[in-house]
Amino acid sequence: MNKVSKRQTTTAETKSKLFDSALTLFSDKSYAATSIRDIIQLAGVTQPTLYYHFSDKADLFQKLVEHHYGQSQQQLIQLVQETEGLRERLLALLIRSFEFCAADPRIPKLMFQTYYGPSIPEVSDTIETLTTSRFQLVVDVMKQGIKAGELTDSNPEFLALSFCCLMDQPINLFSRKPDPSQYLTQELAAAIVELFLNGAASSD
Amino acid sequence: MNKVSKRQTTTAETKSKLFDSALTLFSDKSYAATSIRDIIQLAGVTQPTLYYHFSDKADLFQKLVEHHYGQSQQQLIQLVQETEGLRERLLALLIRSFEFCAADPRIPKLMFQTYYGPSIPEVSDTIETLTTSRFQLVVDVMKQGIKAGELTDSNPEFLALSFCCLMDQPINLFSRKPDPSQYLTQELAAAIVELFLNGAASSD
DNA sequence: AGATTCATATAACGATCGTTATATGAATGT
DNA sequence: ACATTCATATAACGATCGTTATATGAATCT
Repeated sequence: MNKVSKRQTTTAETKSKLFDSALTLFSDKSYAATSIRDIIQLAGVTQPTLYYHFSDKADLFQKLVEHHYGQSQQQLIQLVQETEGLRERLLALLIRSFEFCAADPRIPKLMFQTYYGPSIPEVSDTIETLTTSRFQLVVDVMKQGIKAGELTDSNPEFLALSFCCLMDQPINLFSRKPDPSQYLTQELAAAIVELFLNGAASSD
Repeated sequence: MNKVSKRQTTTAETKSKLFDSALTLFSDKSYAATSIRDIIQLAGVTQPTLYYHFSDKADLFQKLVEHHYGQSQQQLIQLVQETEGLRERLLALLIRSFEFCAADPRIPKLMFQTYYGPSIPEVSDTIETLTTSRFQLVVDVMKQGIKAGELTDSNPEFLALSFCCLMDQPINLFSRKPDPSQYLTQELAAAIVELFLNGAASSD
């Protein structure tokens, strides 16, 4: 005997289809360039159905963002807790982020569209919070690296910014290509960590 | 005796005001979220005036992009030619790029809005060409650095990508703040070059 | 079995979008 | 002085936007 009724099941599927269509379109065309009609057409429903599940376009967007960001954010925090050593942590962060992208490139694409695109007043607070939270995670990793003597005693915010650049830009670049996992390999992750820690200059 | 008539002068001013308004709005709200009416209102003209000078919205956008990108691109190429040594070249590229941003943050903002935003079919070729050209400039610098023994003999595309990340992201981040020149200092440029060349790890 | 609620659809609203047919007045050429 | 061209404005077009009043049929409850 199923706990959920037939109605609840199909309803959840409708909502899921709307989320999926919105993710596809928002990540490809941005929030502003995607219309409600684009979304409902791809989901195979009508406009009042969307407005039954979400109060308006901004609400759909916000719930979409919170859904996907919350998940990956929590996993990254846990990943750092489970890992020891600066190099290991940075590598783990990179590989896990690459895996996220390979699993569904639409999510980083949405993230970048949202972050670089025009601010959407209704959700800019949510975005700000999530962005800051992830950055702070990397800052904390750097602070611990400095304390452990694994890093030069410089500005941890600068180090975090630098590492985030080296992590995010390749994800952003390759998430736009047909098969991101082809580029976002463990080898690339290792090369980025190596560059971040030891630089590109010849050692002699 | 002026070469240009009174009519030509005011006409040029009108066109310039349209460019300026478009730059302000496109860089802030993106192409999709900016309406023709926003632009003409800020410029203080009417819609047919815009359509007299530009064939349509995409044409205005393309001419705006070509105008600003062409300028800065050419200057960067010249800068590399005038400079010798890898470290000096990288530092010069960074400082000049920071100066561009400080002079008018709307231009990098437009660049990032355009690059990360939804593709605009009418101008995506133009963007692609300009982006590739600048990346290739950095790749060439890296190749010469490898040949001169200043860099480890690794993938020049990887090195160029890494350096572009470290150059572009701070510009992008700080061009959104009230006073970019406050952050985009020569000290930051030097710190980025140092990190790129020698890494963040402690030297012992 | 009948009443009710829930999830979806039909069809339309007013607002705004990009665009343009037409008019007007100033600068220019003769 | 007058005709013409050039740069701008008035006003409107059809299309699309986000949103919603209303209807309908299926699932649930009594």
